[in-house]
Amino acid sequence: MSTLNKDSYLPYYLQIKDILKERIMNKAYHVNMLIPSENDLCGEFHVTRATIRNALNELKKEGLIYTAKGKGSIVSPPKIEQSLLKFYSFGREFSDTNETIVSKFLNKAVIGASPAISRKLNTKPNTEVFEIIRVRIFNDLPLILETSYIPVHIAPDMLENNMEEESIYDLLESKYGVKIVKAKEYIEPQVSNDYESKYLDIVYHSPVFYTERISLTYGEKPIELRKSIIRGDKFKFYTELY
Amino acid sequence: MSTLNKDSYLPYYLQIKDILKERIMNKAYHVNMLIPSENDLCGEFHVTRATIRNALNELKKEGLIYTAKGKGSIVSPPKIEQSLLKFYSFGREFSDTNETIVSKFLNKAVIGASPAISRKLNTKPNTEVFEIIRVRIFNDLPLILETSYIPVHIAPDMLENNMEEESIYDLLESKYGVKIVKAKEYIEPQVSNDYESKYLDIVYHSPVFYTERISLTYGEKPIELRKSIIRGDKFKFYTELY
DNA sequence: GAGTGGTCTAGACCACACC
DNA sequence: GTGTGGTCTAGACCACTCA
Repeated sequence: MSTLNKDSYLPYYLQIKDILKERIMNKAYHVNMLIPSENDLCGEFHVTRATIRNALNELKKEGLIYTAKGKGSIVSPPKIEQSLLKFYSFGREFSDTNETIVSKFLNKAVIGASPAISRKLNTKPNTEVFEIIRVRIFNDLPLILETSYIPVHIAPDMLENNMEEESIYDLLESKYGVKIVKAKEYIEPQVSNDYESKYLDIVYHSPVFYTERISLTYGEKPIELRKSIIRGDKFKFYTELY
Repeated sequence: MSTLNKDSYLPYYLQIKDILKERIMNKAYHVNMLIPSENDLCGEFHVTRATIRNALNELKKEGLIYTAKGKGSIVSPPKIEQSLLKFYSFGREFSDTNETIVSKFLNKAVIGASPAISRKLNTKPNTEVFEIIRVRIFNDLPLILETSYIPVHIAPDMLENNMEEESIYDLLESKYGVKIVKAKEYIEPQVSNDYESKYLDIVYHSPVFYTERISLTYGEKPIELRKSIIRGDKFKFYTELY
C-alpha cells in the first residue's frame, strides 16, 4: 500500500512509474514475473486505470516491462546483459531459434589497473582489478571477445566462483549485493590485432566493432568496464528511418 | 472531414495515426507546422480526446511529431537527411555550435548499374544510374565519403542542377516529384581502401564505419542507394542502457 | 482571456489467456 | 467463466503560450 504525494510537482503517473521502477530494480518484481494487474494497482494507488496505464506506458518505453494481452505486464530481462544482440542483427547465417551460446574463458587474473582503466572505473591508479577474458561462441562460431575489469574490492573472492554457469552481473548481485542499474556503451570501428584475430578465428587486421561498456550501480558508481571485440563479418547494425 | 472504418480490425487510433502520417508524408502537414489541435481532430474524426492522444502518441513514438505545451503538435524535420549525425555523437573535437558543413563533389557521372547495385535499387542489371560522389567536410575536416546511386529515369537531367546548394532529397522532391518517405540503413565496420583514405585524409586501412542506406518512396520503391564511409576516429556510437 | 497539450476521473465493452 | 490488457467515451481541471 503506497501513497502518492499530492503536492509533488511530479504527476501521479510519474510517481507511480518511479515506485514500480524501484520495485523492479529491487527485484521485488523480478524478471519474467507478472506484476500486479492494472486493476490491483488502481486499488493500491487509489487512481484510475488511465493513470496506471500511463505509468506502465512509461515503463514500456524504457523497456523495463512488456505486456501480454490476456495475461498481464511482465518484467523484461535486463537489456544490459544482451545489449549487443539487440543492437546488431545477425547475418543470414543465424536464425533466432536453436541458438547455442557458450563462453570460453581465456584468462582470469588480478592486475593493477592502468591509468585509463582506473579513470573509467573511477578508482585510484594501480588499484587491483580482476581481468576476465572470455570468447563468446554462438553456434560454434566465435563472435565476441570480451574483457571485463572489476575492482577487486567490489567482489573480493570473485574468481573462486564458477563463472561458466552464472553471468557476471547475476553473480555480482547474488553474492556481493551489487546491482547493475545502468550502463553506458560506446561503439567504434576497429581492426583486429593478432590476439583478437586468433581467438575470433579471423584474419589479422579484419574489421571489427569495438565496444566499451561501463556498468554502474546506484549513485552512478562504476562497477565494471567491459571491452568487446565483435566480428564485423557476422554482426551488422540495422535501423529504419522515416 | 474523414471517416473511420468501424469494422476494420484496426482500432480507431491506429487508423487515425495512419491518416495523419499520410498527411505528413504528403506535406499536407509540412515540416515545423502546427497540426490541428487535439480538439479539432476530435471533431474531425468524431472520437474523444483520449483516442486522438493515443494516435498522436504513436506518431511521437515514431518521431514524426513532437508536442509543445500550450502551443500544439508540430511536424518533426525528417530524420533521413541527418541520420548519421544523430546516430553518432561527435568526438571531443566538435561542439554543437559553430559547425560548418561543406560538400565537395568528386564525381558526377552516368554509369551502368552493377548487379549488386541494381538488385538493391530493384532495377534491371546495367540500368543507367547516376553516380554522385561527395566528401562531407565538417569544420574543415573531411569526415564522410558518400557515394549515391540514383536511377537516371527517376530524375533525367539531375546532374544539370546545382547540387552544392540543395540537398539531393530536396532536389528529388521539388524538381522531380519524388518524395523519400522511408529509409533503411545498415552499418558495419570496415577498413579504408586507397581511394577512401586519400579523400578522408586518413592512413590506408584505417578503421571506418561503412553504412549503406536505401531510400524509398511510396510503395517501398527504392530511389537511392547511398554508401558512406565514415571516419572511425571522429565518429562514435553511444547509447545508454538501464 | 482564449486555446493548447498534460493529467486525471469514472465508467464501458472487447478479445484474449487460462482454467 | 473469470481476469487480463486494449480500446474508447464523456467529462474535468491544470499550466502553459500567445495575443
